[in-house]
Amino acid sequence: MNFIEDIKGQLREAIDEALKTLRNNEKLVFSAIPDYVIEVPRERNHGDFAANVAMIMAREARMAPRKIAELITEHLSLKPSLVRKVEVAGAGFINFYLNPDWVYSVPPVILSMGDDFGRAAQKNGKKVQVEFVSANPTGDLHMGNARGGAIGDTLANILDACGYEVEREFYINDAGNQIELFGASLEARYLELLGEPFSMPESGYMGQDVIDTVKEAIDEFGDCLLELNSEDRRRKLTGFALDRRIEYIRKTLNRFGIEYDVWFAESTLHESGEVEAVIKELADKGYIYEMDGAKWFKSTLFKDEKDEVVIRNNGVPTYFAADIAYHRNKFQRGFDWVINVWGADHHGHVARMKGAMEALGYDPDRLDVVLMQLVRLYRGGEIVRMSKRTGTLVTLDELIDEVGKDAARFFFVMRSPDSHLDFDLDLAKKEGQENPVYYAQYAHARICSILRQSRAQDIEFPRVEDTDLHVLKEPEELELLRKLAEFPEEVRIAGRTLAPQRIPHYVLDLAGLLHSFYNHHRVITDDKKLRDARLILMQAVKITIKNALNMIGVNAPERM
RNA sequence: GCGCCCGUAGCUCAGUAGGAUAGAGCAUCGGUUUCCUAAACCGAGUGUCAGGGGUUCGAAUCCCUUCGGGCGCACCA
Repeated sequence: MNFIEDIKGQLREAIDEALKTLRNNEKLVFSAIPDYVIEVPRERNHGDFAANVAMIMAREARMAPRKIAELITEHLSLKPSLVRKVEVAGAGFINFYLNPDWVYSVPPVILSMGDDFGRAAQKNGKKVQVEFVSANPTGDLHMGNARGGAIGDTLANILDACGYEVEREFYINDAGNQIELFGASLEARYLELLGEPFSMPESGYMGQDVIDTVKEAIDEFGDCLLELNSEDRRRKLTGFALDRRIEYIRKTLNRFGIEYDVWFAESTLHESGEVEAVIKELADKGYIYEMDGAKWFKSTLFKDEKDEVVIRNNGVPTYFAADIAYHRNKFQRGFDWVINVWGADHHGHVARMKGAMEALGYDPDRLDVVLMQLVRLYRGGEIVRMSKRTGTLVTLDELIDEVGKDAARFFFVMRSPDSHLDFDLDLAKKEGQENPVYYAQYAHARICSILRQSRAQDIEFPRVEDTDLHVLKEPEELELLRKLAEFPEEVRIAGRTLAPQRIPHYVLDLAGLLHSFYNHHRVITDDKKLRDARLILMQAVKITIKNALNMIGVNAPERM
């Protein structure tokens, strides 16, 4: 149930009907009904909804916008139970003033939907895949991965609520140069720890984590890998280390509230021959040429800045080649929509990835890449430099230990992905009013407290159908009711625009209205009619806050 | 040099397919508790939406340009 969408639909239908009538009567000349907007005006005294259709039509109809608006208004047929008043205002807006009673239909719907409030009434039959984090298994999870995790998982929740069939996927980069280098580094450490002669590869993995992993490998294998040739030894060590790392990544992301449906290994694309096959297909279609012994994809045909190598002159395919095969594989699995969450440092990759899909015959608009800007950590007012070399890198595990999952997820999702994020560790830990996470959670805990209190006083929770909600007439109550009605529409917009930050913003708004209500009015009073109506209102707010918080992966505590 | 993203109140940021008088939180100052949790509420001030030009009935939003910040421009991923 989407109240706002429902009302907009009815208004649009009435306007479209009026326009058709006017055209038939030859009072208005136009070829097609334009793409106009029905929106909730910022100013309350501009009505509940406003349409800009008259201004948009003015040119073609060769008539003053206000005149058109008046003609439309005269020919509108709307149920008086829905619309109280229609006005022409400003430059030609049509303002709709709703019968205020409509808000009383909101709480019963919320109470009956419960956890499903905010979700689309039915599945839309479309499959969407969200791929996110996909961190290199050779290192720790850092703040970029953390933000990607929060954004990706929240987007998946939002799209699920919008009626999509959603799959979450992690792409494991377990092939290519970096894995070769990883294997060589592991081998060097293995030999070193066992007192054998070794040589560390140039720009190899020098971190303590590699040494720790090798120690575990020694516990597992002892020194018997010494008997193998180098290639087999590296393969053994790499396989062991990747298993460990992927398990670590899985566990950490679990702590962060994330569970994947699919873990997809890059190596399978090489083994299955898909990489080879997709390059051949591109070559057959004429999108591949050879230069300097390498094979190039003509990505400049698709608005890329330069062509891109897919097969090196040593015959080894590049990461890009594997990625083309990977994305083709996604579409072959039947996804209608494929979403990647990438760090902004990969933005140069977007055009050629979409180009490759287009070259293969897929509509590139079915691939969306959400680029997120970098995270800056602050502690004590100072930037925490993120450097592997100096060891000041903060891992996702440490972040969860320090500020908790709820605060971390809320902070990461609160900002638009394409905005730089300043993450204040001190603020995220504060149990005070400056911390927005607590503000929202506290609203939920407060309502739970009221409901507990009412039970303690043996007040029976009212039946919705026996309760007259029309006694809710205070401004704070009406504001709450209106805000509650917006939630499903907010989720829908967040999904359509891939804007997860809308949900934290919404829940903060709603929490603010709840706190304001709480400080002005009492729920538990001797006036049974009013008390019952307010109990139902509280229940509706509680459900909505919980659903919104859960959508971003944040708990809604019963007490604080 | 070329390309992408960003620039909105002292700070951190919203701003929904271009709409009406640009919003919120924090910080600052003042007030609220015999009452369901004061982790709350109420009140007060702040803007050349980086600058300039253009399109439009209308621009923070679209186009051009200048400045400032970030990131890309590998036979790395």
